[in-house]
Amino acid sequence: MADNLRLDSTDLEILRVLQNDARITNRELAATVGIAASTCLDRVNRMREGGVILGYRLQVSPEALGRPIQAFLTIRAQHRRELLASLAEHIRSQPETRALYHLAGRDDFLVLVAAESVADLQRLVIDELTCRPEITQVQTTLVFQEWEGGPLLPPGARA
Amino acid sequence: MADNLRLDSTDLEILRVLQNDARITNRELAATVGIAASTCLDRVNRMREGGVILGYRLQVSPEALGRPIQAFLTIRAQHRRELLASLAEHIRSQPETRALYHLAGRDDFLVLVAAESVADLQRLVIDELTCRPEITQVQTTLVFQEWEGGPLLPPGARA
DNA sequence: CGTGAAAGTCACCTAGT
DNA sequence: ACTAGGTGACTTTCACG
Repeated sequence: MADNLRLDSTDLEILRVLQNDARITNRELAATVGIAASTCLDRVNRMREGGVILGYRLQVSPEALGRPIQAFLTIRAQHRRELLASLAEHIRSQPETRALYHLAGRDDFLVLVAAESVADLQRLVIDELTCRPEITQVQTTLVFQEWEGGPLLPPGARA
Repeated sequence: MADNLRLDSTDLEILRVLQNDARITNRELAATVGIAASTCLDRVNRMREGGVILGYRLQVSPEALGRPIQAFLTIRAQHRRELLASLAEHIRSQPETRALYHLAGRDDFLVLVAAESVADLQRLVIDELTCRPEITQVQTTLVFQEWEGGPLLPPGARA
């Protein structure tokens, strides 16, 4: 799945374009990077099978969906493996959860959540998290603003 | 752009399917949710124009791209607006940056970065961040594991 | 690795029920 | 909302440099 595929500059250009707009047609993509459509399709499929391209995701607006409050929750818990696994599963199953990270450091988990309201955030923290015995601390930090990074490319990528 | 569009259960089903695979054809999508293709296209376009659907993004593997080290950087800085804006721009322009968040709390920024190596991470922190005068503190936390949340849906969504 | 052609599919528009 | 027809663009395969 995660082969180390060799990527030339054309592959990188494809990745760059697709990360900006994944719904571009293969023809347009091929024209943009300067190769034939069939060749372009080959390259995309190879990167897909090679694990470089994981999938195509819809980007939705949390605000437009009625979840205007975003926050990071830092969670400290007991370090027994089976507790951590089931805790992670519980966090991921919450509808507010957008992403979950297991961290090295004082805090064990970092969760990005999108909540309907401050009250919903409070309920999430108190009723779903701090009530669990394996959790020793939860800290909530509101997100003022969120930016996505540019296209992710290999180190040393030029063109 | 961010109208409050009314979404019925069919719209939610569309969002759910598209968040799993945004490259599905409109015909397949329509068949999956049980409506006609033309209607389905209408609904998707309406959600796109209504700001619910922001775009279609390629999901790439940082490891497969040669960036196996992921970390969160928490940054404290001086709070003058123009300093924060230019600092945010500088952080976003780094090739390691995957996402940037402006926070309410002791820390001003949280950055998710994907680095080539620990040395690269060190260079990023020291040469690009702590050297800047407006930054007062940077804390680095390694990411052991990352999970994406399920599809993001409106509060109270059932089917 | 690249191309061009050909077949099948799809998006998209229009109009009618 | 669905159906149906029609056009042009698209994906995908294949034989071939």
